Amino acid sequence: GDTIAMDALSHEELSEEAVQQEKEVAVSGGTWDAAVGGGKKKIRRRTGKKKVIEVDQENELEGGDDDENGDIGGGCYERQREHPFIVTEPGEVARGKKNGLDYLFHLYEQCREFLIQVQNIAKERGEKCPTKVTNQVFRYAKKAGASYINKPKMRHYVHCYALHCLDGDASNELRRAFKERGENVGAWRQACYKPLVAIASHQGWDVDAVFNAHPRLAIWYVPTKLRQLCHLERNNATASSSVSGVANNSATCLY
Amino acid sequence: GDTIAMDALSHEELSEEAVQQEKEVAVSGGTWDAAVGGGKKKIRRRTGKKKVIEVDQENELEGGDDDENGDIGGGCYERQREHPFIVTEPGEVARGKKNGLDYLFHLYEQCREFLIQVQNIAKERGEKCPTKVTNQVFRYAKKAGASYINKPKMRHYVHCYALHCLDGDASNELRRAFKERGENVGAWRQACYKPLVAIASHQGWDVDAVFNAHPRLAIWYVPTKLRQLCHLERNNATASSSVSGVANNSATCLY
DNA sequence: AGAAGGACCAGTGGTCCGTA
DNA sequence: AGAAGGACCAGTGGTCCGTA
Repeated sequence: GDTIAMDALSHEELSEEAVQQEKEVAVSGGTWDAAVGGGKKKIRRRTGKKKVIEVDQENELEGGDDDENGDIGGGCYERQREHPFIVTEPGEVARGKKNGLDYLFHLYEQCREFLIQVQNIAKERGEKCPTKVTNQVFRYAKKAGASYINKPKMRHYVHCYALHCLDGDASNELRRAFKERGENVGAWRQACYKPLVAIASHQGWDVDAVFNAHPRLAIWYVPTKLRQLCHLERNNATASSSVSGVANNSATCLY
Repeated sequence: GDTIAMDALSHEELSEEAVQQEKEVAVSGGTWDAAVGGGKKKIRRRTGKKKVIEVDQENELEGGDDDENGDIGGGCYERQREHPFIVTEPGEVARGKKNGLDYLFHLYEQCREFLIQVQNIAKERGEKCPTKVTNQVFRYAKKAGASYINKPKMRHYVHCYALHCLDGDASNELRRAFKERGENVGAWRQACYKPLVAIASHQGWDVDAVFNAHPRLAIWYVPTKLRQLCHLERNNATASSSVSGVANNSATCLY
């Protein structure tokens, strides 16, 4: 059997807010034999200001009978959204109702751990074994209590995580620069494309190869927009080098 | 641009019937620039006994506007099915309204060529590039005129092709034995599982690794049943070796 | 009966857009 | 305004079962 390392609590080091008021998920009795069904997990959930709820819940990590995902335990709280991200420097803890970028990147590491769990279960059972973070993995993460992980969010920032993996220094510099300039997360996110396209250009414009060469990145699908930017920039580079020596920046508008 | 090598005519060497009366597909002007749309292809189609039809058709290989796939050219013939396979020895041409196993395996090679075409187009356009024979490839094959290729058929016999790739000698012997015994295709197909499970057992029971190690096989999804048989046989082997030295054949019934 | 393949279906990758 | 994520949708892998 495998032990599920539920590290949702590591929020602590990454976001002040996260641990003060938000979805702190602890799983007691975290061992769980993949080959057997059943078992129990206990979810402690603190929402809103002070409410602390304890619920016993059937272990549903293996999928199957799933009832509505409304209030757990019959209480009545609005489902809280995650606090929005702000641009933070490396090591900086976000203050107020915000999450920092170290926390964002930590979510990608968590997904990787959930994928590894799903892979181990699949191997154990002789089933198809995913190589990427799929819907199945997001579903597993949710059932494991990591309700703060969801597909749209993770897909939205994949290329930011890619830069973090492939060129930590460049990623850190970009964060400092955008924080200093007081830019919002959206602007920082946009800015992450350009250095990635430059990296791809040095690898024959093959973004897939760039992703696959890095073990932590290989499990993520290449985002459509990054793929398109690399394609456009490649054509651009080919055209400008074959026509004249003058720089051709017509694709720059896309960033 | 790439040249589509349309080798549907190579039926000739593989099946007497196939070339006498059946879907002989010739593409004139087979060059086609992947980067551009449009263009024309000409399909010459001989169906039934003697009818020969010529039709001009918009090139639809790139997908897009697809009208109904009924009669081409407005004629009225029942859509002929492929002749059923019979167990043939290596090199043997099937007689009568039958297709032989060399022809079956040839279809897998054709699918590989269609996949390569699809991959080249995707790379050219900077789109996601399939590594396996996907729905997209089957659609492409159909539009290229290879209407005798379809997904259910190809998936049905994948493991037979796998044996052919991985152990040609064993595959050939099996064909000779089953032909001699007068067995039908279904029986031969069933018999192909066992030697494959034996091969997997020598590779740590990892069928996926076995498929991926062979370049022509790696493009095919591992069939569910083969995966299950390997899993069962692995558990079986583990159980019998850990309990006693006596052979445990309780999974044999699955073959 | 044995076999070929149209067509269906549950669950996927992808992301929009109603929400806060 | 900027951002998080429920929920939708087109096209997938998988194969059943009405057909010949």
